[in-house]
Amino acid sequence: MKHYTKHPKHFVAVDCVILGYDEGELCLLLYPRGFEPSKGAWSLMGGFVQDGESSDNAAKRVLKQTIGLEDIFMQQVAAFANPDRDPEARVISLAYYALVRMDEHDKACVRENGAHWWPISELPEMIFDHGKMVEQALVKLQQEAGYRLIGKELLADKFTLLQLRKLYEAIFQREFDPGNFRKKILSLDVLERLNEKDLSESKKGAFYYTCKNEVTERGLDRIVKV
Amino acid sequence: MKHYTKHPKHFVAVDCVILGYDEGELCLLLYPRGFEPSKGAWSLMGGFVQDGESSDNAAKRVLKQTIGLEDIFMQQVAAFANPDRDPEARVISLAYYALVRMDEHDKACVRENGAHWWPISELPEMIFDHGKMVEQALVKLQQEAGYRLIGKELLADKFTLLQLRKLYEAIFQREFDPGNFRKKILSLDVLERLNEKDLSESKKGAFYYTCKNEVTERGLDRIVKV
DNA sequence: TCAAAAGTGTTTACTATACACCCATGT
DNA sequence: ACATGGGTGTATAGTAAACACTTTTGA
Repeated sequence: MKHYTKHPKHFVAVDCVILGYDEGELCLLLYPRGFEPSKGAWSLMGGFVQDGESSDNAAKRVLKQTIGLEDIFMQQVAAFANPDRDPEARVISLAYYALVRMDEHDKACVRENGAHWWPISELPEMIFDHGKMVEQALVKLQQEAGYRLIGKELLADKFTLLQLRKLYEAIFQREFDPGNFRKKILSLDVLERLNEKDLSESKKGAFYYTCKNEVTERGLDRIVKV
Repeated sequence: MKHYTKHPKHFVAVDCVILGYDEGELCLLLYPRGFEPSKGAWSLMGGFVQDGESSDNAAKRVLKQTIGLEDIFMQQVAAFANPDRDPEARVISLAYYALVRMDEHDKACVRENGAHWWPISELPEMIFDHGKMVEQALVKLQQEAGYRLIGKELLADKFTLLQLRKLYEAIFQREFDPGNFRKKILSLDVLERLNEKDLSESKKGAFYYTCKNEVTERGLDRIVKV
């Protein structure tokens, strides 16, 4: 310890960019900050890293507390460590993003915090550097979705190719040709077709698919060209 | 301050993956740790984030101290925050990678620390999780080099296309077809040909090129297919 | 019968890759 | 003369993108 003690210690927080998907649009969960500074302003869900707790676990804990879900897809975005990013005290924050199914989360839990789902296209002003965190999280999500099929993280267990395509269109903010998208996705051989159709979107009915529950295949092929 | 004080504070460090290029191979600068724990074991250059100092600046400071260079290309890799990653005390570390020209750095400065350049293909065991930091830094470097021309960061101000190709071969650990590589790079229109030839590598002599000093163009085109 | 999505097939354009080939020149 | 890297051109293959067309069925 003797070699470390001359150095200062800092508060270390995690801030979670919690993303869901609903009605063709990505949504972000924000809540009105409950204490000063910036009390009442829109903020990411966050919490402080405790002793003996990894930042990954701190992020999981925050997620559990705010939406009541565990075993969620989650990834580190970056560290934000400007000394004056929080006007009240120096807090170094590690940003994470999480993908949750909006229908599965604990709504009571969310309501309790006064939290609100915002469509990604019309986000409000956020406190501190939370806006930047969201920006960088969305870039990371695109990178992830470009190399690995993001499906079961944001959709239901079974989904149609239309639903998957709309999700990708929301993530990449552009349209994909229905035929080409179908061929590309199916060529990856990571989906399994069920003997069940969704009749809500078309008269003909579209087959449901599920993700093959093999190892979450990585780097199999590019999905979206950059 | 009243809302924060109930939370613990932590040591926050930066660890720098300092990469250079020499004789067709990427090299990593390591030094024998000067204090316990793990005194004498090979370690990345690191330092603690001070009060009022951003982590970016802490990383710059470490770089200045260890190789005597400023204004170096540098990027955050990730936060490493397992509570027991450092057996002596809890230290949350932010990993950065830096690209330096090996001929330009202050050799006295480096020697003073007992530091040593290791070719990337034969790295020694490192302390703690430094090996993982290096791994992730190399992935980040590949991503960066795949979208943006990495040249002046690791080579001299002027370089031949052979030198640039060898650099890319070192970064991606695979060979590139000389003709195709040349065409691809020149099509990016980010290099300027000088009226000067390097005669050391071939009888015919190869033109030197420099990076056009426009805005460091981003996302112009993929350089390396993934 | 029409609209709307499902699903399949075809055509075109582009680009990565492989590789042939001439050039210049020191040894 | 020949070996070596410099530099250019071309042929092939694979893939992204555009789009035509057929299927199904409720309204």
